[in-house]
Amino acid sequence: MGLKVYNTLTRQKEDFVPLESGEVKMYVCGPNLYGPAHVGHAMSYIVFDTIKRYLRYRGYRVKHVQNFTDIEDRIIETARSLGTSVKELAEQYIARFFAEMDALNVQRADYHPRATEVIPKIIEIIQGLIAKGYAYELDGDVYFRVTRFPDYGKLSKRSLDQMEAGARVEVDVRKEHPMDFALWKASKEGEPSWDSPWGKGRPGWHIECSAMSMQFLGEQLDIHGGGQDVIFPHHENEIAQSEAYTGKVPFVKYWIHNALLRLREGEEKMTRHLGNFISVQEALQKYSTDAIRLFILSSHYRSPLTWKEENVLAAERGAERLRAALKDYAGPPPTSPGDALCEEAEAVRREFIAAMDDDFNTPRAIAQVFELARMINQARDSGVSAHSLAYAQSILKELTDVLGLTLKGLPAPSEAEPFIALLVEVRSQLRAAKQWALADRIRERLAELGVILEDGPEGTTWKYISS
RNA sequence: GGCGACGUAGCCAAGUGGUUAAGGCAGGGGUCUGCAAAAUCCCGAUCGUCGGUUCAAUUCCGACCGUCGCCUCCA
Repeated sequence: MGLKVYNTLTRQKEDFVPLESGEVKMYVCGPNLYGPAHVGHAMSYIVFDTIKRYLRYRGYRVKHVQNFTDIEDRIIETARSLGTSVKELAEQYIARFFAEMDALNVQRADYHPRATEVIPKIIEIIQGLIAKGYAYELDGDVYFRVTRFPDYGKLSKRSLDQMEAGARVEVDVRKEHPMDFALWKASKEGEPSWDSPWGKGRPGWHIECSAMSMQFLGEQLDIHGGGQDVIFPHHENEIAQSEAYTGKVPFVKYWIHNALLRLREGEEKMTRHLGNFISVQEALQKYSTDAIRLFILSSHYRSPLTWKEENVLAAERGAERLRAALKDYAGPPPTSPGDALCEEAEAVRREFIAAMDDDFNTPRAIAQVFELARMINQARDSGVSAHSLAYAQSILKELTDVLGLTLKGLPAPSEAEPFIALLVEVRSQLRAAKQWALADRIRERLAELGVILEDGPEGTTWKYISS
């Protein structure tokens, strides 16, 4: 039983066999830097982060590239309206993107190239396409000739005839075919531009991803990912350009696309230009990283998901339960205790792997994680050995790491800690003296400040929660 | 109009042609606790509607209803 992955290209789950044994080349479409990321973007990046973590957990060496689109119409417009430069705007959003992804515990890719870094590669590809008859120049623009690429439409499963029938785009009459797309755009006055054989201009959107993936990963990739909304035309066009240029098929062995997030039931997907989104920043202010990740991974990546406060809060409670199971965990023990709990925990691990092997079925994997948490708590209540408990906890930690959960509670403001400790100590003395009213008063008042006291047989412990 | 996906308990969400339809949250009851909290135990669904195939369907097929995605920038 090995890993199976659903491939958008074949619309089937396939055995995962990378081009080079043991090594995975993975490219995930990154953000367009005209604005801040929202939780829909976060969903995509969390999904692919989890896929990457799992591939590494299974022993693959993963080389991951994620681009930044730092030159594009909308960025130019936004920069102009803000009175800043395209470069400054991009820098600002790149810094913010990294900060937010770090906060979401999304591991950075091995390379984060920017479109503007690979202009020579882009020009080289376009020249190659023109030389082979796959592209043509038109007044300083260069277009891809879709009719020369018989496989055009193989990813999105549509033919050129169908597309013409439904096209609502204003057709540029100069183009040979309405579906021909821009590889290079002549720049207008005042726009950022690069010298090229066709005059001053800038790259079209689709070509940058082909260039960056080729430059950093080679001419063929194992995994290319993104949201389902970029299947057409973006990824379709990438296939056309790349395969036409290199002559190597397939450009990408496994295409993986996540379904989209929407803001409310019955509404369309979250999207920046409609304004119906929750920014990552906003989400991070209200919910923990673990809650956000657990919420997103609780649904399979190919099923659409609705952002609902009620359900994110439910994930917050779930995360809290997992944290409780990991309470007092001090690291993996050097040896396996080999008892019943240990066997059960290892069975959970096998089930977790089986779930993830089945096209990254995180909901099933999460169910296993909760099973293990319950076993641990149960064992602790019934007084199992510390050795055994630590072993089971080490497996819980191992599996939740794959999901990118931190399971760290919110730290209390450090300057408050000694005072909290003092209050807990005083309250313990009150309890010893059976001064219940006053002891309860302290507990209630601290709870209002976000400090939760829990009295146990070993004494009182406390934790800080976001209030 | 073309192509595609989905509809499972109060909310979210896995899954299977036939023994008990995962898991989380919420709710009810019990244990523990000075009281709580946490933890733990017990309790809930016949799977959108209507047909069909089958010894047997929630799971396959068809129709219908509803929702969503792509066909234009979009994670």
